[in-house]
Amino acid sequence: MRLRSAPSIPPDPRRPAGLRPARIADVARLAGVSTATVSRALSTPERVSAPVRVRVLEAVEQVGYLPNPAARSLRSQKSRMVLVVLPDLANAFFSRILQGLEDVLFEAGYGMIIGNLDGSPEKEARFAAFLATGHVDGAILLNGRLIGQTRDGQGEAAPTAVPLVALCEAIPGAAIPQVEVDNRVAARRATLHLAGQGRRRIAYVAGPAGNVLERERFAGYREGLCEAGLAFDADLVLAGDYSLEAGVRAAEILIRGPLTVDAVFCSSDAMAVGLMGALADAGIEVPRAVAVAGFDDIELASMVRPALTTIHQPRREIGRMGARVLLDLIAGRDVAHHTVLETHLVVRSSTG
Amino acid sequence: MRLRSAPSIPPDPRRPAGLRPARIADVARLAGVSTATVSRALSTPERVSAPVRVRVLEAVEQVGYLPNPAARSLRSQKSRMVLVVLPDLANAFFSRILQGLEDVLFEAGYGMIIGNLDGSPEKEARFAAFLATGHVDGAILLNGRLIGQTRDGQGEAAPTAVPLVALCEAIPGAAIPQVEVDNRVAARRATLHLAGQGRRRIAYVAGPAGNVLERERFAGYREGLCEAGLAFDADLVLAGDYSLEAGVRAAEILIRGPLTVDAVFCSSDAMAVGLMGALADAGIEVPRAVAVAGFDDIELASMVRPALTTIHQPRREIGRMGARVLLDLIAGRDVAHHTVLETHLVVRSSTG
DNA sequence: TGACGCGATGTAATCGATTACATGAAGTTT
DNA sequence: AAACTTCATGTAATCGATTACATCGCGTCA
Repeated sequence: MRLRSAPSIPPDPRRPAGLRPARIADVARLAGVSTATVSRALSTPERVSAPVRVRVLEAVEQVGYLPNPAARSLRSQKSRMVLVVLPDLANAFFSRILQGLEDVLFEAGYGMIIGNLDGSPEKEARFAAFLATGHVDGAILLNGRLIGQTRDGQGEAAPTAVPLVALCEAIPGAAIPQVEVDNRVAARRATLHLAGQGRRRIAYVAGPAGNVLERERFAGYREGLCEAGLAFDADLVLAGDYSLEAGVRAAEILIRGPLTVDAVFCSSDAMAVGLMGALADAGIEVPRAVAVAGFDDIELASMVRPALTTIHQPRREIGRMGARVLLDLIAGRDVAHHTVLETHLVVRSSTG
Repeated sequence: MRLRSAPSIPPDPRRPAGLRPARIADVARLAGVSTATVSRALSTPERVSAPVRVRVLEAVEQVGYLPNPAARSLRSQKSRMVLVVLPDLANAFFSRILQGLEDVLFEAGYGMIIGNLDGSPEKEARFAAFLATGHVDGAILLNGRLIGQTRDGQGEAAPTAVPLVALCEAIPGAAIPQVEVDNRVAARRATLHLAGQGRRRIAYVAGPAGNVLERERFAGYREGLCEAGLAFDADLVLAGDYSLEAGVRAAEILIRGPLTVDAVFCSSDAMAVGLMGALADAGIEVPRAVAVAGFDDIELASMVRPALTTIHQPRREIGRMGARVLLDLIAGRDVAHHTVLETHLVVRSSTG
């Protein structure tokens, strides 16, 4: 019989109500309960009685209450924000991954802050600070490196322990969960496909030297050659860095040089598209004279003519999975240290 | 002669220092000053004496102090965060704009939160709440609409007054600053270019009906025809929505139909690329049989073959300018209500 | 010399939520 | 019926910074 004294919360003398966002105290006053009860009614509804719950929710509705994220974050030491670190925002490869991340993060009530490294150490330092200050509850790394590791090279561990997850590219030596595809198997499959089309001199356009992805894809290329009974020829390996321009340069070498090839496996779609464009400009027909295959299946691959045969990476799913792993980590649940998603070969007209 | 009693700040009993991020009190204790002085030394260095300043900065360095953003934000009512609202994160058109925004926002110490609408009212509502709760200090709108306007259709003004800036697409009826290009002039120039190549039956693939950009670009197309002495023929206007698929559909109509055209002006590059791909598949040669021009100059435009003639929008610059306007607004400075950036025609091989 | 102003600094209120602890009522066990 | 739980709720501490206001010492001016 609620003889309980309703808490008397003094009205805010500062500004006329309505000209100022409602605070939790406004809701409490209107509902005739304490701020603690309002907080509980919103975050753990099962902990308050039904009549009080509806009174609170009505009051929330009436004054248009929205919790202040800074106050909530200060007290609870969680920000409901995730940082997504990527090397280059303009790179089309990342956009679908971002979409996948957003799908899951939004659903879970998390916001997404973009950390575009852009090759700048200042940016890296700032984003590292985001991790150290609790600005975000976790981070997704798409850059293949950790960020802002040690303070003074003393090998001292970072003072923060924000959960991190690496996508696409394993980070050597870092004990953080990874979500990626089996690059080696996929590259082998692409190479075998070219060989299966009767191609015998299959060139390879490489990624950046030393890169983890590059190592795997190159190994897959060699395995594919081997399995098809073709000899590996180091002359058929052309340097590259995954960029469109690298594909153009590779094409120039093929056009000029004494090399004869009947197929090119590019370790990224961007390079394949650059290469095909340069070949077309030189009057070399794809796939009649040279078959071309790529890796990634970015949107572009199906838009160019001839459309590009490539390895499909489930980028949106990589993003979704990465977000799920990160949320598990944040919630303290166990996670798989390594998640491998399936790729498949998409055959289009660039390989006849 | 500093006989001034150094404030005695009790040590934190909770956890051994070093296992916990440093707070402002740790710095104050080490430097032998009050927390107020530390705060001033960091935010308004000219307000503290030189010796104290260096002591504080040394202490900051020594304990690795980084201000807690939630606490700062709660007290100062600013978050140093900006929300960027866009309709579709995967759309390549936006990536360079994001880069431009990031360039300037980072420089000014602001972080960027991505609000991907994705056609979902829930997302829109959540992002609107970001504006209302002070989660962000301002927002960039790339979606051509305001978000989360009125609470109950009562016409009551939104309780928030966070600065907003619209990019690319003017928002009808909204009194917020705009940064865009002169779509009409650009479309006229593209149309005149096609006419100048001797093309007489120039089709137009439209954007979404009613869209502001579409109205301007269509008007520019008609002006261009008129100026070139060509009659406008409503049959040559094909429906579209800026998507690649719309370009494919337009191509199908041209291939099947009784229409004869010798040029197509697509009001977006994506449609132009879809159209060119479908024409190529049907054996229709571009530019010999049909010249094609687009609008936007997305990366794709120079990658396809034939490379696409198009209107270059300075997307990164649009982002930069938009961010500058928003920062001015946040700082309470006067801003231009309408900023128009220059476009130019990029002639490539799709128009011969 | 006294009043005043000013610069440097400390004290403590404040931002708005969450949550540990206290309290009182009702139910349950022995 | 005493003792103990449990549930619903209130009170007040707390998160970590910024900042209004107070204070102190010193120089300046009348």
